[in-house]
Order: sequence, then structure tokens, then C-alpha cells
Amino acid sequence: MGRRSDHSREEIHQLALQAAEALVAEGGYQALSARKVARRIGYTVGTLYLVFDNLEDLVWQLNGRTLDVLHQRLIDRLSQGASGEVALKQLAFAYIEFAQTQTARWGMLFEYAGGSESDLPEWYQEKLGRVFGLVEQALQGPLAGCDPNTLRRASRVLWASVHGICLLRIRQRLDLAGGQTTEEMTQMLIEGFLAGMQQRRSART
Amino acid sequence: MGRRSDHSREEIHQLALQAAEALVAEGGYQALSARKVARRIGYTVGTLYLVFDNLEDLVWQLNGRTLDVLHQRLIDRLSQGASGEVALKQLAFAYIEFAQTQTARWGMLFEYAGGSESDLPEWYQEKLGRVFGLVEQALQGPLAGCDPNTLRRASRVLWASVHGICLLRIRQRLDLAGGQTTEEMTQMLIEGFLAGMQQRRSART
DNA sequence: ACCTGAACACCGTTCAAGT
DNA sequence: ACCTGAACACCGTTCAAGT
Repeated sequence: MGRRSDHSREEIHQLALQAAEALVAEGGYQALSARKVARRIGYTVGTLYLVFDNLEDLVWQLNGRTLDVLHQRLIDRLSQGASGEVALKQLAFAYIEFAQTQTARWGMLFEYAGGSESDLPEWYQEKLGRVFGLVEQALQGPLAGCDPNTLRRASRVLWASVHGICLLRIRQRLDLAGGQTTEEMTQMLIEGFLAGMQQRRSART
Repeated sequence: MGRRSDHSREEIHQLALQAAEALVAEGGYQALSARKVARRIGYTVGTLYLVFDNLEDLVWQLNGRTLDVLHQRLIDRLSQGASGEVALKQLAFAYIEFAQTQTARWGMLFEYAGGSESDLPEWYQEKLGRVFGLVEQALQGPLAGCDPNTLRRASRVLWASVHGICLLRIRQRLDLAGGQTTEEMTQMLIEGFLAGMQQRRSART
């Protein structure tokens, strides 16, 4: 056997990632396995290891693609010229929608995945930064006058918080007697946090 | 073979949970397997299935114990008579410390775990409620005058946010150029959110 | 050069059979 | 009644061997 060259290395790479995404979409992250991916694209498991270091490597790349899609989705949902609280809510609601409609894929973004204790790949950090950047930009209006460092911190704090609400809601860890939507809770967070930050800023001037 | 009765069913149950916790502490959640747990307590895998429905059942019970320990830890770190912002920060810092020192165990609390799409066990919900209850109580001072429903919602929003910051920090998903501690970010959240909620409340009266 | 097939060391779960 | 041992259907990863 051996030697088919039906596909280039790059093609196999892309096919594998697509197959992996389909598996995750259909059965959650538990449904993802190297053997299943290989079977789906019509190659042997061994071939996968010609193109990925290991399954973790494949997951990083899959997550990278998810971050790209998420970033684009956030941009699409942002009304032109929107800024401040309005923009923040649009971003947050788009984020919630993404998490709710593509739950498995979204969930993988923040799972351990780094089975090793090493740092994230730097290109992954950069993709994360692009997402946070949208929030930072939307905060620029409401927090005008804050130093850039505070602005940066505030955007990370706010977005990690939105993520936390989203996560616990989807994982059903919130112990709420129904009624509350993720959107309502997020709204409470954004309005509260923003009002508080503005007050504290003006108290200083 | 068969029939040893060195231990009662209940004893095997406890031994297994202890062994599972040790495995997780040593090697993360990936190091947990039914076969390893069985080996550690000196029984065959089959025996484990006499005492647990499956591995997921074991994980739920392990998480239940973790929630108990966490709840106690939070109470211990709360100064007697502390309330309001002071109490909230004590709770949050204790939570962060727990997450940082018992990362693997803590992380399992919010992973999928419900591979099935069913609801959480009701006793698990109740344990979660006990933890949120501490936050709700601490918020009672600062948000005096709010209706109970708003208070309840605010406590969930705030704690989910603290969790989100904690999670993204530990999973290194925050894209921060160092310097910022989890505590500093959490402090920004608590102070901001509290100030905002108080302002909005007084604006209404 | 490219890919396979088999091997290795693991999994979770079940259940007939032993004591 | 309690526990075992073997079986079944899976894993991730490696690598000699085939074309």
C-alpha cells in the first residue's frame, strides 16, 4: 500500500479540520477522536500524524478557526457606528448567541486543551487579543479619559465576566429558579459595571 | 475468586472517591480513569460498577465533595461580622485561592461532566446554592432596599463574573501583558459593579 | 515520498463464572 | 452475596514495511 497523493498535505490538513469540526458539532468534544477523523476523510490514523503533531495540536488549530469565526460574527453583529453601552450589548448578545448555537465548539475554546503546562501558542494569543480588542474599542467612549492601561484591564474584566455568566448558564450551574435569561443577566452586569466605572472615574476628577 | 468483604459497600465507595481525588490532584482530570481508581484501592474494575453507575456518576460525587470543601473554605475566610464590600472581597479572594491551589479539582466543577443533556442532580444544585447564598448574604448590606429577586440575580451575576475572571486567568486566555493579578481584576469588578448597582438603585428612589 | 497496517499500551463497561 | 477475569469495542501514538 502507500502513496496515493489524492490530496496534498495541505488538503489533508484542511479536510481533517473540517471533519473534526463536524464531529464536535454532532456529538460534542467527546465525539472527537483521531481515529474517527481519519475514518471520515478516508485515510488511516497514521496519516493524521504526518500532518498534526498529535490530537492536541489538531484541537489548537480547530480552536484557532473557531476564534476567527467568532471574531467575524461579532463584527457582523455590530451596527455601523455603534459605540459605548449599545456596542457592548451588541457584542455581548452576539457572543451569547454564538455560545448557544455552537456550544460544543465554543466550549472547547476555554477547556484545558493545554494538557501541558506550557503557554498558549502566540498566534492563539493574538487571535484572542483581536476579540478582546473589539470590547476595548467599545469601552473607549464610556471610559474616555481613563489611562490606556485601565481601559485595557476593564475590557478584560468585563469580557471575562460576560464569559463567566454565559458559561455557568449553559452549564446549568447557576441555581436560578428559571425566568432569567443570559441576556438579562449580562445586561445587569454591563449596566452596573459601566455605571460604577464612570462614577469612580468622575469621582477622581 | 470473589467474595472478600474486606470492606463494606460504603467503605469501597469512600475509598474510591479518595483515590479519584488523589489521581486528579496528581495528574489533572485526564489522569482519572476507572481502571486506575480500582487499581489504587486494590479491587478490580468490575467492583467499581457495583458502587457507581459509571465514571460520570463518580465524577458528580467527587464534585459534590469539592463543593462542600469549597463552601467551608469560604466560610472560614470570612471574618466574623464582615459584610458588604469587605465580605465580598474576602469571599472572592478565598475563591481565587481555592482555584489556584486546587486547580484540577476546581476545574472539574464546571466542565461538561453532564455528558448527557439532562439536568444536574438536585442535591448538586443545592450545594451550588449554598455557595451562592454566601454571596447573596454579603450583598444584602450594599443592596439593602432592592427586592429579593434583584438581590438574588445580582449575586449570581457577580459570582459568575468572578468565576469567569478566575477561569480565563488560570487558563491563560486573557491576553494580558503580565502584571495584573486575578485579585486586582476581581477587585475592579466588585468595586465597579457595586458602585453601579448602588447608583442605579438610588437613582430610582 | 507517501501511506498503510499492525502493534503497544491504554480506555469504559458488562457479565458469566467462581467462591 | 460479593468479587473476579475475561471479553467487547473502543482509544492515541509509533513505525517498519510496502508501493
